[in-house]
Amino acid sequence: MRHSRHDVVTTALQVLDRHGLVDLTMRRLGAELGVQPSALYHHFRDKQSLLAAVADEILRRHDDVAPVPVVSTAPDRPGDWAAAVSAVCAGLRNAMLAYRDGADVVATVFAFGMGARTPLTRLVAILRDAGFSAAFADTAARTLLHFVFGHTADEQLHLQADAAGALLGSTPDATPDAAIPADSVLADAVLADDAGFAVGLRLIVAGIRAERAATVPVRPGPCGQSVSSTR
Amino acid sequence: MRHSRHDVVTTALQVLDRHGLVDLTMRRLGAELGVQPSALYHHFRDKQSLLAAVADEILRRHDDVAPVPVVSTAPDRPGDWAAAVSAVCAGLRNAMLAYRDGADVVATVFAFGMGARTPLTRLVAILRDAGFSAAFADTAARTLLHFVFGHTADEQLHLQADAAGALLGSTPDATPDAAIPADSVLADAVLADDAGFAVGLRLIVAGIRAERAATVPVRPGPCGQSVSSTR
DNA sequence: ACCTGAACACCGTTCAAGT
DNA sequence: ACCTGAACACCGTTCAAGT
Repeated sequence: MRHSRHDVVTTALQVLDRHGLVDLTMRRLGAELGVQPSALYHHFRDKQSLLAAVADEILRRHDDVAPVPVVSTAPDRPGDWAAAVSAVCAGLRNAMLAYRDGADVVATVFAFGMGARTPLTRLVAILRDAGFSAAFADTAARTLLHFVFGHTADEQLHLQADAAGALLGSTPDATPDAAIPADSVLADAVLADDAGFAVGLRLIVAGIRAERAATVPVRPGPCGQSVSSTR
Repeated sequence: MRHSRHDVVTTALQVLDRHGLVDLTMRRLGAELGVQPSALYHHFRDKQSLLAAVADEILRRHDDVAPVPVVSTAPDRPGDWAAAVSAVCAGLRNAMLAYRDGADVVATVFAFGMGARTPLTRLVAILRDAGFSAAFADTAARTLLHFVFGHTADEQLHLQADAAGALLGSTPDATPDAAIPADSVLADAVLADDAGFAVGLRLIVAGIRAERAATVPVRPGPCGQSVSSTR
């Protein structure tokens, strides 16, 4: 049977989600498609290009099912940039959490500049619309992305470790040296770290807000209340 | 000739710095030592353990030549936590920048929890001493590390890309599609992004400070001046 | 304690040739 | 347009055996 480029991406996504990034191999993917590994090079120049397409598909699928709310940062509502930024970051995290090793794939592709750039452009646009300088918007956006990528990759690493530990069960020698969570705690540990993500994200957003307060006073109320009026 | 464990790490560091992480291979390292690849497994359980030792050596060497200033965050000087945090982060970045792909190596080893943990423990200690809760100190420290790792890895990626581009010279077909920096700009582009790092770091530090202002008022002066009194 | 030699089970990629 | 078959140049790791 013959396959289209999109077939390959779909199957790659399945292999990724079921077996992880280390098992997403050209040979394995070919076998899954019933095709020689060399056939994949008809659709993609190399493995990196394949992974770029996979990363873009991960983001596209999430945007289909849960499109980023168009928190209009129109000039008449300048205060919503924080909500818009948070929405983009949370959406990116959710998109990556939806597939095993998703953060690894998306972050790598992004770092090499081969795709997965919509989150960056969205963040930069929001911050520029909010009145930040182009240079600052760029560093702030990248700072946010470093956090989202790093945090989510950490989460998925621990999810995977916990899952492996759960499979090993209570074999005494499998985990000899360190503090092993008791079975009761383990069920909770398998969950992603939503709280940690929320705290870290709000921390960076607060830092961006402080930058504005430090350089562009924007006519603050008495005692600059706008700084801590998040809730 | 026979080699010690430390010899192996030293040679690994040379290979890393001269040829990059992708060329730091057990077979290559063995060849460089005049030894069969299998001999390395006498010193290290697997490649990951070798890389962990390399990461620790990268941090240790930098601590030898430029030890982190003991910005005493003693209870009598509670305001210096920001300086101490910045010093640790800048030191970590400098340590990683000193070796090709250093950020990649250290960040990976850290993520897998196999070493390179002194920056984390130092940051957590500073923040706890400054009066932050244990939970917040932990997320704040990890947020800082995600930034430092992400930013520095980006820097080294671009340094490498620029170096490769410089080697290619002005061959017209080598870089067909995108905006190529002119030769005059290229000299600057080869430099690391000190400014971007400083901005991003101060942004996060400001966010941590804002958290303190929001939850623990610490008797601020009129209009909470302490918030913007960094300089 | 440190190393060899040989093997095992893999990789990504290229390329002429087929349909 | 899509794929095969075979090859090239590699990987990490294990293990009996040597000194």
